[in-house]
Amino acid sequence: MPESDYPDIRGLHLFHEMADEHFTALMRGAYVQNFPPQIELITEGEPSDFLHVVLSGAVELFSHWNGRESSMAAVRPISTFILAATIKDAAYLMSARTLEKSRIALIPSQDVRAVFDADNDFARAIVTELAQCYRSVIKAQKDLKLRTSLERLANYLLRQHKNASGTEFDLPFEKRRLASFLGMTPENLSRAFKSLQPYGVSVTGTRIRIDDPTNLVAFAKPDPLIDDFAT
Amino acid sequence: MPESDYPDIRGLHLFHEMADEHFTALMRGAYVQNFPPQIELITEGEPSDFLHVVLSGAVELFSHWNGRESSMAAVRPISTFILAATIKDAAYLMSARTLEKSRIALIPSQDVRAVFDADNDFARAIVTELAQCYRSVIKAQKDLKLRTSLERLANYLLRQHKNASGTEFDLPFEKRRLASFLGMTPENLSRAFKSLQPYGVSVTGTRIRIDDPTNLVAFAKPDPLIDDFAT
DNA sequence: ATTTGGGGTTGATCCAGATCAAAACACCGG
DNA sequence: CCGGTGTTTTGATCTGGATCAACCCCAAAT
Repeated sequence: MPESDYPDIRGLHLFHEMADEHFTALMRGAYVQNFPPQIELITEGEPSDFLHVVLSGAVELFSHWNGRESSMAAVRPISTFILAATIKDAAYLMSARTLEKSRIALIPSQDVRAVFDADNDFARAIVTELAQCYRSVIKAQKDLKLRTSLERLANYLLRQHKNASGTEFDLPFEKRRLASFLGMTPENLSRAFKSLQPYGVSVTGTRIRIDDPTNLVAFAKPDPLIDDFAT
Repeated sequence: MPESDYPDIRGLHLFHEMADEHFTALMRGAYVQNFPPQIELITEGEPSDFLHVVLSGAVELFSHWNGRESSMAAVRPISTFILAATIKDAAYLMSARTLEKSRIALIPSQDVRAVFDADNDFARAIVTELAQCYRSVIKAQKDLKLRTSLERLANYLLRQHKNASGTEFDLPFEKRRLASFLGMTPENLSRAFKSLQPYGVSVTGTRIRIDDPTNLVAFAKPDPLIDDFAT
């Protein structure tokens, strides 16, 4: 792995506090690869050989059951995925594929576990990271169980809108994936966008404009305990 | 807190490996209380003052949004809940209430965080625990997104059946809660039980009998990546 | 320029599951 | 034993969202 990639990874909370020697030990065993879009990086059920770090591009986590498929989450730079499987030395619960051309660092799980045993700061960072992940999934589950698909879309748009800080923004991926991510069909998503027009949402291709957020907020009723990523 | 309760808590993976002095420090600050059924122990949105340990009885975790309520999980002895909020020093994402008369240990979150900083074995145990919790929620989410309510019920019954190791078992709580837990209405749950009769499921009050598991398995298609608690 | 294929939209229909209403039942406390 | 309260069940109806099918659009390939 080229040393030029070290700083990006070192910059992650997860790797920021650990001892230098441990970090370089991890990096020595790791390697970086460029993947084209639509490549399946890992498959659910397989043993977790590597901790993955998305350096650029984007990765989708998804799952299968009985012939059905569902998008679970999207991972954007710079962050890791399947940390829990790596730590527990257990099988992946989700598959992952690149959404775009992506640069990804692969750190052998064995090494991660070894350093986890040796480096207390790293162990602590993992706690923080896992707690964050856990709470994110709980929020996603509340979103799913307490809201209709229209409400989920409205809140999703508000979350994106907040990050974008402007009146317009682009959807970060195809609508069909967004649909699966939100737990609905593409057809239904299309209709849902139309249903949000009266609340000032206009859609042109992948570009979204929210004229009057207060109007949409009144409908969506966003809740920090579901929609705030930070808390 | 009476010393007679120490062993139960010490027996948990979470507290098993930590130094004696740290354990007793935690216990000194903790206290144990008996609660009647239907008491709201914590409310979502509040700061996490205590790590809770269910010593006996049962606790339901649930959430609200926009006037709706949903059961998220049930906690049975001996285990902890809201560990993530305690560690992150963040607000609870879920509320908790006793389902039955319950004996619960309350450990000040501040103490937990202090010991977390001081005791590396404790920090490691927390990692394992959080990874476990994270993976459980992911499984629950797959269950929700990939299965119909009937399939969720069928798989739930098979999971309970497995634990019970007999042809019959009792539902661990009221049907209305089970319904909410499975993401359906009580009426629908009642009908769902009937729909499973052809697969050898009979219900008498809270008692469930599964005549021929293979029959039900063929319908439910349980998957270790969703239904195995251990993995 | 034409074909080809994949996303996206639209309309028609269908179905799972919610809602509403009422009856049956269980579990109390007096 | 009786009324009272809450849960479960049943039936009727409604609706959110899925499915099916056709069509549009655009981009890449020939």
